[in-house]
Amino acid sequence: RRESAMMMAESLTPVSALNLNNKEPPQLIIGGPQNPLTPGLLALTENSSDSEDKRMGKKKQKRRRPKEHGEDGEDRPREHPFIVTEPGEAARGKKNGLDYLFDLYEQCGKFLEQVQQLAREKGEKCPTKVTNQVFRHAKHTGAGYINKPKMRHYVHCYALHCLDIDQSNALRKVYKERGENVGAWRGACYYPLVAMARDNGWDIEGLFNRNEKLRIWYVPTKLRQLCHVEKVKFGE
Amino acid sequence: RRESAMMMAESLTPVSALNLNNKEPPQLIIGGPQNPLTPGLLALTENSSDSEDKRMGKKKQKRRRPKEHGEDGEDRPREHPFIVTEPGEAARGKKNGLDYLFDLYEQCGKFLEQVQQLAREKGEKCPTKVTNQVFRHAKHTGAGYINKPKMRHYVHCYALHCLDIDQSNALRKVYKERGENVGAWRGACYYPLVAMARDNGWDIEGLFNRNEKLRIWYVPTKLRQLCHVEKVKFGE
DNA sequence: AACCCGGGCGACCATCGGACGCTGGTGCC
DNA sequence: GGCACCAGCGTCCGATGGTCGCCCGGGTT
Repeated sequence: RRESAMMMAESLTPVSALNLNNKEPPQLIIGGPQNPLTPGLLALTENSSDSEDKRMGKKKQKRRRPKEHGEDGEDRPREHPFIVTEPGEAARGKKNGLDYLFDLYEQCGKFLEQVQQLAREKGEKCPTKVTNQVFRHAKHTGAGYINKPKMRHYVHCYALHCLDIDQSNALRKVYKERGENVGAWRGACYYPLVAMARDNGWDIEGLFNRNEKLRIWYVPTKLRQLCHVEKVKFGE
Repeated sequence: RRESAMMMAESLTPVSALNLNNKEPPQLIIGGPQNPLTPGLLALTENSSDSEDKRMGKKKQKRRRPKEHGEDGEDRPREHPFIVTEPGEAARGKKNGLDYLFDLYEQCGKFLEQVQQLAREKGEKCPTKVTNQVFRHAKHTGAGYINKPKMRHYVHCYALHCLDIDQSNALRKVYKERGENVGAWRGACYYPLVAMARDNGWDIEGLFNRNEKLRIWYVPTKLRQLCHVEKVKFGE
């Protein structure tokens, strides 16, 4: 029975590491923690910053120089943070909504097409994905509000939006009503995707590539890893 | 009329820059120089080492440290140079034949498959091309005679072998009989490929990707550039 | 034995994909 | 106004794709 893929997500074993800033109601969060986590998955946590220097050969990054203020050129004020909004809903206050977030991905697609066109004209290597070059092009073309870390951060959210708009919309609605922050919503987006991957023989790469809009985005490491642990846990 | 693609190659405007160590008989070399070269193409020459620091932002490489001899581990003697051989012909003397060269490409394909299998089992990113990782794997698995610069150097020769075995064989035969060195044969391999690209709407990338064996190899920069100048010169 | 041609491949480089964690905007009290 | 939260994104990093040119093997004289 396949009425709501969201339902299916519940049959997955979620990983609490995903539940950043662990708020309480574990039962009700879609795809939220219900089982004890797979130990190996702790290392999966992106941005965890928890235990001491995690993996061998991965030293901590250096402290950044504090941005000598007023140095020279016109430093853009940072974008307003995202909040969880329902489809069509405008964000209140100094916030951006999720429709805007997804539109950024569409814009990147347009920028990629421009870069591809230019590459073809000049007989250069033609990128099939959104690469550094595309982000650079976007910035130089005036879309200074687009940047790599941000876009990469929410790729899987956009993936859900592309692959199952109904489920994506429903998830937004639930998280908005519950007053969850963006981080929580973002974390929840993983589970429906893992369920979809399972229904596709655990081939997320293929899931991405088969979708017109998604094809141009790299599969996020964490999503691939999540699919892998689920697959190992339950066999194919 | 399409009897011998080699014939078609003659209608292309060849680039003398390709004709490394310019020997004489321009008329008879398949795809050899007949017209004055396109000026812009001089910059195309791979390994040209001619004029002063060519492009901005591309500084000359540093001099290599002279390999402190007898440092430690078992330095492999370098492979015997390739000579132009006909299909099935064994190389005489301390040389390797072209059948062996092409076999190296097949071996790399096998190594790629092993790397892909391992990646899939570990849930890691799965390469579709012969990457550094594949060369590393080959080396560690005992195929120390495989290395990146060599394989990349002859990719287009292997491409011709894959895409038109008859023409490839014929070219080998001609160059062997004429006593040409490997460099000359290698240079000549470009032209039939450019002709094929033309017949495919100048899409070499697609030409590579459509072929089972070739798909895993990056299109060499020089080949892409050659196709580009030809296309611009004669319009699509 | 001496020479020199030519090509194998070690090593270099710009740039890439990827990620961390500081900074400061923002809403709440 | 002050504070605490949290997420935007500047910046770093190991590894990649790509190539140059040094060094020396090898045939010739």
